[in-house]
Amino acid sequence: MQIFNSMTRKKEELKPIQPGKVGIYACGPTVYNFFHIGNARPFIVFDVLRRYLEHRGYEVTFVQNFTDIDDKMIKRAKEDGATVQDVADRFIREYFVDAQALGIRPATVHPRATEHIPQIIAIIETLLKKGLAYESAGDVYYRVKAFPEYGCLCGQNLEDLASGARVSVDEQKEDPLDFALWKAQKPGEPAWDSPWGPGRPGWHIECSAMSTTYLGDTFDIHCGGKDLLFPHHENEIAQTSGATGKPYVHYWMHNGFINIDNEKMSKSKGNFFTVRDIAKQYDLEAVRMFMLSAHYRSPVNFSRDMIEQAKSSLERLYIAREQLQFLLNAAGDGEPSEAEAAFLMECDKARVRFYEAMDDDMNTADALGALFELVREVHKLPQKGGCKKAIAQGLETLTSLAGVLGLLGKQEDAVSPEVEKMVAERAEARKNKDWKRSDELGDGITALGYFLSVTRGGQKVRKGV
RNA sequence: GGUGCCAUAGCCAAGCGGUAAGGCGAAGGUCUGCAAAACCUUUAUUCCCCGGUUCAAAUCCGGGUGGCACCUCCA
Repeated sequence: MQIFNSMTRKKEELKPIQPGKVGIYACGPTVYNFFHIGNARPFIVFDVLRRYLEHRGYEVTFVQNFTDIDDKMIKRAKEDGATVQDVADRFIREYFVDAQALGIRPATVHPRATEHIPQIIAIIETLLKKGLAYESAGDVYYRVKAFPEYGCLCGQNLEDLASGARVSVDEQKEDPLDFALWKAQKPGEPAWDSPWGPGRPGWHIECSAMSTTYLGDTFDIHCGGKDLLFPHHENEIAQTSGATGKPYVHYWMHNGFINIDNEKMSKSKGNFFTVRDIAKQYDLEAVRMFMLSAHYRSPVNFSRDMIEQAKSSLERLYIAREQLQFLLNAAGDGEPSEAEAAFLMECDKARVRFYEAMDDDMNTADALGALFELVREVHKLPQKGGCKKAIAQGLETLTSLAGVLGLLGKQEDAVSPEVEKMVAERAEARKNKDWKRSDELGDGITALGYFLSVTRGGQKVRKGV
């Protein structure tokens, strides 16, 4: 598999440190609120990365952290009159609610920053010992100038960074570019004991501590949003490599942003959507579909219209699956017909094309194209006298490939007995050419969120996406 | 000022040297009591503009134009 490495800015063949195993660290949310649609993108696309690698036989250790201590956490706790930990516990729970609805699997490990204070302190101590950090009035800062490779990820040298810096000058720091590893406690803030007095960790150091705790000093893939490239990931490299003297990460992956009406989403612009809000109007699987319809590195524009489009195309996938299930139920034993043999070839072609797309830096848009070409083949299948073996194989191809994208997650909906009854009554009415009654029942069924279809195999009902 | 990214049909979006995937929408058709749904067909002689390289360019190079992002503890 080729992966675009932000460090080298090239596609590179993925060569895991240990054959057959891949370690991935993904920057997770700061749990001070419900997460928003922009947060959702990395969660979804890197969930797909993990699913795909597992699908291809890798054993994946996927680590995604929760940042449960920082300024925003403290602010939120004050507003709510709760402790920082209460806020964290609450929004971690809420994270899993939205994540599940988006088809995002729980990570192998979900470490919390506050549960790794000893590891954080250990790294800072090493950095101090090596002269890569200094203490200043209870704070500890990273000495950026002492790490020659600083800027290797973002491709900027120190001078350029300094000239463009909008960092406020802080007399505590030796250099404006230096960043906090440890912050001395301020009144009313939560704090942990440390060799430098009570305080809390800086943001960047958390990820260094958590990633290396679970994945080792050097691991395969680190991912996150493009905006984290600098300074967050740059700082992680400085901290971790600085402390260990080893390379930190082999492949850096960064997803592009989500814009709202071609503008950056931000609270100040008021174009800010939480996933929870969107869930009130849309099935979140459609949101996932939307995210995967473009390449993960390009920016995408979010709008109601885009979700509607994604919803319709998702529907098409479900209909194909349903058609295969319908054919499977009617199929018998025996050997595949000529048409089915051709269909099986198309299944193989779709799978190959799907893999090629995914191997090319996770081109989900192209992979989706392969899936839809398979969908068309499904509908070419004869309606009668199918062969169980062939249909089942087609169904397996469709669901397993869609499953790599985390799509088609919903099981076939059991139609409620109430609706079953209405369908039966409607069939009876139609037999008697009682069109009025038939229409009434039809409208009733539709109103309950079902689609009725009368042409193939008699009456069929299905639940809308 | 520094560093990058992008421009493909009404909309979304692949393709990145060999003659334009796919989805949504729209139009026509099949089916149907009429619809809806479903299925089928059609829907870019052309890829922002101008030059260049090449037998061959949406794809490479140069120059424009128009968008966007990072350099702020925003994914």
